[in-house]
Amino acid sequence: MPRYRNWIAVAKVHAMVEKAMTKGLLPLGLKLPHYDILANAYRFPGLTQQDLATKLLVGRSNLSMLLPELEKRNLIMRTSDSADKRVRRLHLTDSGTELVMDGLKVQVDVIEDMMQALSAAECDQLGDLMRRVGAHIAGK
Amino acid sequence: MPRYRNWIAVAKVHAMVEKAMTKGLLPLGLKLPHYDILANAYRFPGLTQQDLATKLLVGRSNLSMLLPELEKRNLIMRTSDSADKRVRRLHLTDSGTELVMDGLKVQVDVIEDMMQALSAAECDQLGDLMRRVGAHIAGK
DNA sequence: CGATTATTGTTCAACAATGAACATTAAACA
DNA sequence: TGTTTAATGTTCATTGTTGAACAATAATCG
Repeated sequence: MPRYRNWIAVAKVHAMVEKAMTKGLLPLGLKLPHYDILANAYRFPGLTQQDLATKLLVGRSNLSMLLPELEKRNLIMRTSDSADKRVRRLHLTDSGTELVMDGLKVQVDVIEDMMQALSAAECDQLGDLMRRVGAHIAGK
Repeated sequence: MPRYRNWIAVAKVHAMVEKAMTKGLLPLGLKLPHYDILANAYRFPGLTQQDLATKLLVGRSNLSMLLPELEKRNLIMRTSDSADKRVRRLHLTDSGTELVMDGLKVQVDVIEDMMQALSAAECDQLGDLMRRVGAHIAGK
C-alpha cells in the first residue's frame, strides 16, 4: 500500500516536529496551543474567536477556556466589535508581540533544522504538494 | 519565510486528515488512539507496551489507561513474557483482527481520497521527502 | 556474589480538549 | 415589521492525556 505508507511518513514527522516545538516553547512559558493562538493573533490582528477556532481546527469552547488565561498574562486584549456585538476581536499587547516573536524564532529554528534534510527546491516542492492536497480536501 | 510556510501546509493537512479519520472510525466504535494501538498490534504481533508507546510517541501511562479497555472489549490479549517478567506482550484477538481490518479500510479510504490530488509519482515523492526528513530528525 | 542503577508497567492527581446546552445578538424572510 | 433561523461566545460535565512517584524485575559492575 504505497499511498498508505507515504501518509504514515507524513504523520510521523508531524508528531516528531510537534514534540520538538513543544519542548522548545517550554522555556518561554508557552504551550503549543497558547503559541498558536498568539501567532494567529499576530498574523491576523482583530481576528474573531470563531475565525481563530476555524483556523486552528478547534472548538470555540476551547478558546473560551484558553483566552482568559492569555488575557490575564497580559498577552492579548479582546475588544468588542461595535458593529456586531456578538464578536470579540483579538489583539496582541506589546508584551504579547514580544513573546510571539520569541516563539516564532523557536518554531522557525525547529523547521529550519528539520528542513536541512531537503534542498530549498525540495522543501518548496513539499509545500506545493501539501498545499494541493489541502486544497483538494478543503474543496469538498 | 518559505520553509515556515511549507511546514504550515504539512501541519494543516495533517490536522484535516486526522479529523477525517476520527470521523470515519467513529461508526466502528473506535477512536483514533484505539485504532492506532490495534493497527500496531496487528503489524507487530507480540509488541511490548513500551515499544508501542515509543512507536506512538506517547507515554507508557497512556497505554496503561487504554489497553485494559481494549482487553475488556476482547480486542487484544496481553501475555506475560516468560523470559522478562516485566514486559507484557500484545496480541490481537480474532475479533480485534477483524475490527482492525475494517479500520484499515477506513484509513486507506481517507488516504486514497486525499491523495487523488496527486499523481502516483508525486505521492511517492511526498513520501520520499518525508522519510528523509524523518530520518534526519531521528538521527540526532 | 551483592549493591546499585535501569527498565517496564501501573496509579494517581493535575491539566487539557471536547461537545452539548445555553444566552445574546444578527440575519433572513414572510 | 415580527418571527424564525443562524452565528458567536460561554459554561459545564465528560473524557483524554500527561508526568511524577511507585513496585517489580532485570542489568550493570564493584
